[in-house]
Amino acid sequence: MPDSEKPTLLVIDGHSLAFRAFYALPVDSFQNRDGQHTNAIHGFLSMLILLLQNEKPTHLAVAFDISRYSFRTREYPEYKGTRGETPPEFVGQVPLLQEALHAMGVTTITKEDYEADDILATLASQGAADGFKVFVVSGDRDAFQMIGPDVTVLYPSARGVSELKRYDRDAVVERYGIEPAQYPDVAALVGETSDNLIGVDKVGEKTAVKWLNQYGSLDAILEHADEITGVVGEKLREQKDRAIRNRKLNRLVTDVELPVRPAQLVRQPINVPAVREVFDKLQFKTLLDRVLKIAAADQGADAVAESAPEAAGIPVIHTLIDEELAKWINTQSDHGRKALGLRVQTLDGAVSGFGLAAATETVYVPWAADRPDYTALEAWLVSDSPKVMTGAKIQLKIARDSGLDIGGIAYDTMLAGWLLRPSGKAETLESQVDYYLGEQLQQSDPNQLVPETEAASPATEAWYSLRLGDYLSEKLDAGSLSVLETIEMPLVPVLATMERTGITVNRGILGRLTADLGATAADVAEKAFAEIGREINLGSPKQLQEVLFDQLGMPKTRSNKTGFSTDAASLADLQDQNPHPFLDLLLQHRDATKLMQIIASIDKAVDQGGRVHTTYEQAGSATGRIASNDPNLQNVPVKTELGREIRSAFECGAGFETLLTADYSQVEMRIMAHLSGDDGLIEAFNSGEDLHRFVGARIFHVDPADVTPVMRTKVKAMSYGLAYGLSAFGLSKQLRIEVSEAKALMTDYFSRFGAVRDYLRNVVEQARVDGYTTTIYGRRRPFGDLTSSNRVLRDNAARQALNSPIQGSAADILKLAMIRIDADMTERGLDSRMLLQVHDELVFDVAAGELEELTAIVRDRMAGAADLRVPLDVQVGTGANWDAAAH
DNA sequence: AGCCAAACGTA
DNA sequence: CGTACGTTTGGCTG
Repeated sequence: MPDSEKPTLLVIDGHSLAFRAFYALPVDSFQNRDGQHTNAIHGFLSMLILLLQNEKPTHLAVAFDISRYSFRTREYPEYKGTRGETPPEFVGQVPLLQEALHAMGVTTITKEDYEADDILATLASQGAADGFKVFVVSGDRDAFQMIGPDVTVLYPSARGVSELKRYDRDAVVERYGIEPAQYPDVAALVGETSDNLIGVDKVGEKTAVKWLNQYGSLDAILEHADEITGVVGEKLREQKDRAIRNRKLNRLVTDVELPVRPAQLVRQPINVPAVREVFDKLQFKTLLDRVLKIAAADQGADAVAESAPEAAGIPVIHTLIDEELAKWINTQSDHGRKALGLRVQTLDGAVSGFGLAAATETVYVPWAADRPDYTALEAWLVSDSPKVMTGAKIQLKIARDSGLDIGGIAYDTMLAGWLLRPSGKAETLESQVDYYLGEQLQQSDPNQLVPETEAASPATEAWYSLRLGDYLSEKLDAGSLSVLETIEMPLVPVLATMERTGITVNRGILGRLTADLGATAADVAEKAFAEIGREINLGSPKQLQEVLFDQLGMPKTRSNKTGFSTDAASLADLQDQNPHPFLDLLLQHRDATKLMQIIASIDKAVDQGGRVHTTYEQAGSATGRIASNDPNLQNVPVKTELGREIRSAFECGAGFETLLTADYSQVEMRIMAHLSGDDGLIEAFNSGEDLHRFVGARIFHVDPADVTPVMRTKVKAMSYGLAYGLSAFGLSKQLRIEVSEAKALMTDYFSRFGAVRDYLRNVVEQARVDGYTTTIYGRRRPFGDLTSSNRVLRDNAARQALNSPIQGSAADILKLAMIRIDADMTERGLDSRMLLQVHDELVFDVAAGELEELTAIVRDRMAGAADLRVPLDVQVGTGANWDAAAH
């Protein structure tokens, strides 16, 4: 029978793969509402779903170990003895996994006294004999001994369980230089640490393989042990018992008595209601969708086998130029009305080609500058004709670097995916294809000089973007979709322009600062060493702990994972309780080195034109904020005098008149006033009185004029803390006052501004019901832990839920302002440019003669970005550098 | 080389 | 026992 007609048997080592998945996926990211960890289950099922789709097995089973003990541990009690306690987070995942497998109609097999690998070996051997094509999935290399003409082993890569490497006979020969049947001989000689099997000293894989190729088998090697010279030979003769023992233990049993034969393992139908129930309990929404898709496909295959539509395979890629390409674009985009997928291919930071995709056809267009063949393509690119991309900003930047602009970027699946799941790292095209579509996008592996698999064409990538766009649009609720269309998409080209523009940095100033700070740091360090009588690394918390708590016998501070904290707050506490000159010197040293660090990170990013270009991570935060990196220009110091000197190195560009900064004052408090509808707070913002003075007057029952600086400080700390879910304890700590006083302060605040308390309570309550929070514009952030049985998790989630609508709405508002300012500037043909965004602040290069007009635009657009129950106050300042432009 | 934890800069 | 980020360093692990 030809292979293609043989039934396919897939057998999996349940424990070993679940364990691999456990270590491959972050345990904290996978917890259901009961606090049960689910990462191993998720990883395993995700792998299984891929296998079902890719290998299409007709027969299937998962084998589990029944306990840590087997006939092997009876013979050799130390076997697998190095394995420590099972991690507590893994406990409980296996029974749940088995439950999920049963719902999916998957047979599980266990056998007293044997390991799962023995069951696999038995099934593989029987399967091959019974005319199956067999795939064995195992995380144990001993499985290689099963490999034969009809048996292939799928072995997880270091990266995780979703990537399985196929080991057939040729792959083993290529990787190890021996036949699969010889593999256990190698393992016996070398030993296996994870099984606590010690090999022959001095014998590694290279030596073992060499011997096997010379003598053929372990037995033959031992027979000829006398011929082997040198230290290795001696060791072999001395320790041959180890090898013999190891070989005995790693020989898999191929005749375990099992209750089933391979033919009985035919795949059972997926029990959809049971799957829904289990997956709901596990909170696996996306995996559920993928399983349901398989269930539907299975059913469809049975019901309409003869008329089944062709599987949604990757379309053939056309390579078109000139008129043909123009015609294709016109037809497929319906004369620019219909969205096409687009992917910019790059090579060494320049455009090297484009992938274009419609639903069933794709095109690849190689591109080189100064080739006039592609006018139709370039016209389409720059036009408003809608395009669906994944990670559009970086592609847009590179296109612009190559002299091409891209218009009509209508949909970015990376941003859509982020709006759907705003936590965690930003998604890539590859991860989205895997996660949402359950397929694998071939990527070139930069670590391999000769890639095993060829990377997908930009045309195929564009096609995936298009498909992802369809998929995600259906998944997104109306609010998120509106945020995508009205905020995030229009912002893409604005951010791209800002990044490409950069900001001028005066390296001379940075150099002088670093020199000064370096001298200070060295001086302070020397004095600090004199105080403690020895030299340590002041940057090492570990060594500091020794000095502070052992050598100097200071009282213990707040504890952390490595012992006791040495952070600035703890050191300040110590200085109070146990004054010592070393503490102050240490803090000064920290200050100086931290500033040097920040300067260095900025300085090394200055380009040849004297400008620094940050990269904005648009899909980087859980709340909707933009993050800045490489270098981070959103944490440039400002609070101390020395810090502001760093800011003064950021200057207005050559040929520009001045820098302009514009920031919102107290946006988050204003948003809280708006969202809570608190009359008192609204009045505070409408009165024109200083906010904290106004609030202080209400709380302390005095005239605004009689609010003392101390009172104002307390009020200010509390007001800001409220939006973060601050507790009385936290407030007392920050203000260094009694908890009782902090509590009283909060009680007084809420008695005057009760609607704020009601609002904050309500946000969390609503989030508990809905499972997510919402900003003014409809941006969502999901929360799972609000109902966790773990108090720490639950309280953390509550504070995040409380803060998210406030921080997120503020982010939305500034983003809208940026879009409108940019549009106004373009419309009026201004040469001034937007340079930086720092959460509630924007920085501009002002072109000659444009100050007045730009100021008006910025004020108008920022203040008018949202229509709240309180006005938005915008502060504007100008100056030759960022520090001078502050107000 | 790659990862984590600690520390600390900003809004 | 206050939210949201990014970067650097030390120290451990493979």
